[in-house]
Amino acid sequence: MARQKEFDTQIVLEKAMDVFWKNGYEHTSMQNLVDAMGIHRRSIYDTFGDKHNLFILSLKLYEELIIRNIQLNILESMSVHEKLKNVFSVIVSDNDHRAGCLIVNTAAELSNIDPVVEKEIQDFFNREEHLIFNILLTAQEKNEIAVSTDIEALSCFLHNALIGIRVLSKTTNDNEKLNMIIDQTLKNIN
Amino acid sequence: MARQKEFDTQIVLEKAMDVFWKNGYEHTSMQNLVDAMGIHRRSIYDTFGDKHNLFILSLKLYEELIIRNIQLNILESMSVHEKLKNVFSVIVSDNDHRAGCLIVNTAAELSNIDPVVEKEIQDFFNREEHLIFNILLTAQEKNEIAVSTDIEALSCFLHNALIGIRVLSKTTNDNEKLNMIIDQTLKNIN
DNA sequence: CATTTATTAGAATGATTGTTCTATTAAATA
DNA sequence: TATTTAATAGAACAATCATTCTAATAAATG
Repeated sequence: MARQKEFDTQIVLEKAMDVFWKNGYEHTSMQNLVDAMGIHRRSIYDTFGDKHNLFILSLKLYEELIIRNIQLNILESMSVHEKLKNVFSVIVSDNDHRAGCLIVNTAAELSNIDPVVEKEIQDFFNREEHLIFNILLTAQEKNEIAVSTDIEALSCFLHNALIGIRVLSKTTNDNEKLNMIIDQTLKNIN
Repeated sequence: MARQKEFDTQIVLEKAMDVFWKNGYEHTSMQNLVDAMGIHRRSIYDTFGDKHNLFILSLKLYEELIIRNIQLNILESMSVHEKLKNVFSVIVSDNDHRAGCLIVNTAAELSNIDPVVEKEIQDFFNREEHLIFNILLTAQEKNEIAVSTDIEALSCFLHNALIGIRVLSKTTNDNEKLNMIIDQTLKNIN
């Protein structure tokens, strides 16, 4: 039998994800990735394929982390307002490094020139919007929100604000301002 | 005396701007720029400096075009709602090529790794937000908006939505959806 | 020990990067 | 015509890019 894998694929991938997150796709070189991941160049190609594939895997990992993080912060017992507030908070929470959000960064950098990225982003945005829609639907069923409310329009609207916040979190660390925006946005829930 | 400049600096710069707009900074090569601008490599360096400087000039040109475009679409005779609707429309209007907005693209790609870009983006976002603020202020003076309304919070909120729309316009060409978001956003003006 | 495979070391690949070079041509004025 | 500068042609630069190569080493099981 053969030797076993020594490095943890997931951990090494997370390190690649961090580099792409901070620097973007084009501004990240394989040398940057070799340095950050701490394994040999050859091992990267053997395990993850080429740079583009490694990026897609990093993006998918980031997406799952975001979704999981959101779901962990939403409890059935919470009010709609509380739930949505937490959704926004998850996004704003790690605003120290000013790297914004890998997904939105990628949408802006590559979605019009890379078909694989484009589909990945579109799928994720749909998922995220549905997640918000379901929160609103549950609230409507609980009579927290009027039945007359157009919750589809509302979920598009909320999701758009969520994307805007992710851009602003790259250009400012004025969290007070971000929270002001979030509060004004959530006033639309009634 | 010497020979006069033969190419129009502004027109050539606009061509560079288009390339950066479509492809982003890092994904644009000097060769791409040479091809698109139609002048010699040497002439580019003599006239605009290096790639980074050419990019900053392109970004500034784009910013001025946006501001001018917005101001052209706002008349004193219009209602607040009409004015703001037009501000959003200017952004969504050229959504055919799916290149989004050069400013927001740049914010997402470079604002955390390029100090010159960072300042340029921050300044522009402030300008744009003030532009919205002034529209609200005028409306408040005309009693279109209640004096009690926090128009500073409102302008931050509106600007955030405007940024979100610019990202979404890269990932979808569903203009009906974008308009739905705009309508929901503008319901906050009252 | 022999075999198999994981991993590494580190060079080499060929293409492309941004930038600068020499040399040439072209238009303007004195 | 002589001079000055704009612009071009096209090569050359050194650096870096993503990727692949040969070898060597290390750990696992038969």
